[in-house]
Amino acid sequence: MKPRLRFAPSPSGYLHIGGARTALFNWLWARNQGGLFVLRVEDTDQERSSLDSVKAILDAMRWLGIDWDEGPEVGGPEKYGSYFQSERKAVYREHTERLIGTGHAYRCYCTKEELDRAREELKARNPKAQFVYPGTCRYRKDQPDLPFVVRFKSPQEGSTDFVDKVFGPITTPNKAQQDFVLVRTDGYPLYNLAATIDDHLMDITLVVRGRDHIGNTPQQVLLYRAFGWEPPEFAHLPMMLSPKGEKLSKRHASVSVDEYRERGYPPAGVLNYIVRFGWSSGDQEIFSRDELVQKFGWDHVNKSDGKFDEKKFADVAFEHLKRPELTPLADYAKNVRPFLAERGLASPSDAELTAAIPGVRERARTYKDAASDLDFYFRDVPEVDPKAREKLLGPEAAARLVELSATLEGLEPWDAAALEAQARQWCEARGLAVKDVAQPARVALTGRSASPPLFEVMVVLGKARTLARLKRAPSLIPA
RNA sequence: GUCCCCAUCGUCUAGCCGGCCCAGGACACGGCCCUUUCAAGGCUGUAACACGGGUUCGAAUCCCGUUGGGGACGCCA
Repeated sequence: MKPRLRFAPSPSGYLHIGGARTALFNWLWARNQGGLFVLRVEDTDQERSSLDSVKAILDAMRWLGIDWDEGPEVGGPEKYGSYFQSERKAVYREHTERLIGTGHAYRCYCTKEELDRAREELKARNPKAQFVYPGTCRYRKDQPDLPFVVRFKSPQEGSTDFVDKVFGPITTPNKAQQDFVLVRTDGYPLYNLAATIDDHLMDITLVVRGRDHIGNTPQQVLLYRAFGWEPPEFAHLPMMLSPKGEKLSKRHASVSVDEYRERGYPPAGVLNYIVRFGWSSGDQEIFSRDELVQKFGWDHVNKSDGKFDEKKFADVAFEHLKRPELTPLADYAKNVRPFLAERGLASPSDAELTAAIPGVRERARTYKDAASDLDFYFRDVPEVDPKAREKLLGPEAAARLVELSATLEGLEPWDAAALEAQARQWCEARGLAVKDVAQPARVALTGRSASPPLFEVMVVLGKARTLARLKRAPSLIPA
C-alpha cells in the first residue's frame, strides 16, 4: 500500500511555526514516496476549537504550498468519513463500547473535583510528587445514573515498545502508565483515543509528529493492541526551541506562520529553514521545494533539539529571494505587489515592476523591504529622506545636476553603459570626482542615500523621468 | 518525584557501520579586496567533539558512568 501520512492540527489558533514543520516533514515524505498526505482536524475540544482557526490554518498551509490530498475542502474516499473529529463521535462511541466490552476499558465515576482535591492534597504533602489515578473504579459496578469518564485499563507489568524511525527503539515500563482517560464526561474522546482510532481507520502508515508526543505513543500502542490492530510506524521530530532553549513562544520570535507572511518572507524560504532544522543533506543549505521532496529522507533526521536563529532564518529566506532559479521574476513581482499596495502605491504594470526588481533583488531581505526599496520608482515625486538631502545635496551640487541633465538630454541609446560613460566624461572635464555628482544625483532621483546602482536606476526610470527629477534637484533644498 | 529522550564552533549542521578529522560547511562576528551609495560578491580570521572511565594499534565516532539539557506524567492536543 502507498504510504499515507497525516497532519492533524487542533484548530485553537493560528498555524504555529513548529506545526508547520511537522506538516512539512509529513508532506515531504508523502510526496517523496508518491504517497498521500491527509489533513485531519482534531477539534474534539469544543471549548478551544473554532472555525476561524480552521480557516487560518488552511490558509497558512496553502501559503506555504503544503497541499493535502484528503481533508477539509477536498474531501476523500467515502470509507474514511469526515476529516473533522467533531463529526466522528459515533465512530468513537462504537469503539469505546468495544473496549469496555473486551475489558480493556472501564467507566470511572470519580469526579474531576474529587481528583483535583486528591491532587492538591498530595501536592501539599509532597510538592514534587505526581498524582497517579489509583484505579478506584476499575472494579466498581456500573452506576447508571452517574456521569462518568472512560478509562483505559493499563497493564501494570511488562513494557510497551515501539521502534521510532528517528529515535530507534523506545521502551516504556507499563508501571509508569496510569489508567488514562479515553472519553470525557461530555462524551467527547480525548486525543489518544481519537488519534489512534482515526489513524487506524484512515489507514495512516506513518505518524510523524513532534518529540513532545513520544510520551503518549506507548499509550497509543497499548490502544492499538487492545483493539487488535497493528500500530503504524512512528517518527518523532526533535523540537524547535527558542534562542534561549525554552519552548518557542511569542516572546522570542514570530511563532505564527502568518507573521512570516506579513513580514514579507518567501514561503519556500520559510520551508527551507524549518526543514534544515533537524534534517540535512550533506553540506547543502539551500533547496528548492522540488529538491526537498526529492532529497528528503529519514536517515539524516537529527535527534537533538535545536534553537531557532532569527539571523540564519533571515539569511536562508534572503537566499531564496536572491536567486532567480528559486524565485522567478514573475513570482517575485506577484509577491511584492501586496507590499507595494501596503505603502499606498498604485499598481505598476508588470513590465515596470519586472524592470525594477533586478536592481533590488540582492539587497532586499524580504518582499516588504523590496517594496520599500522600490518605492521611489512608483511615486511621481519620490519621498526625500531629509538626512540624505542635508548630507549629500547642497545648492552647488543641485545646480550641477541641472547642468548634467542638459548634457544627458541628447544621449542615445539610454542604457547604463552609455550613461556611465557620459557621466564620467562630464565629471572628468570639470575635474569632479564621480561620487560628488553621483551621490547628489542619487538623492534627486531616489530621495535616498542608498539605492540600486545609479545608472540602472536611470534606465529603469527612463529618460523623461530621470531628467525631470534631475532638474527638480534645486527645489529639493529648503529655502 | 517517576518514566522517556538528547549531548560537535554562539547558532543550524557534516562526520557518526572507528583511522581520510590536531574536525568540514552555513549563519553570526572580525579583517582585507571590489566599489558613485547600500547591498551583493571574492579572499581571510576567531570559534566546537560536555566531563570521566573503559574497549582498541587507533575514538568525535563503540560501551559504561557523571554532569548538563529537554520532554511526558490533564476530563489539552
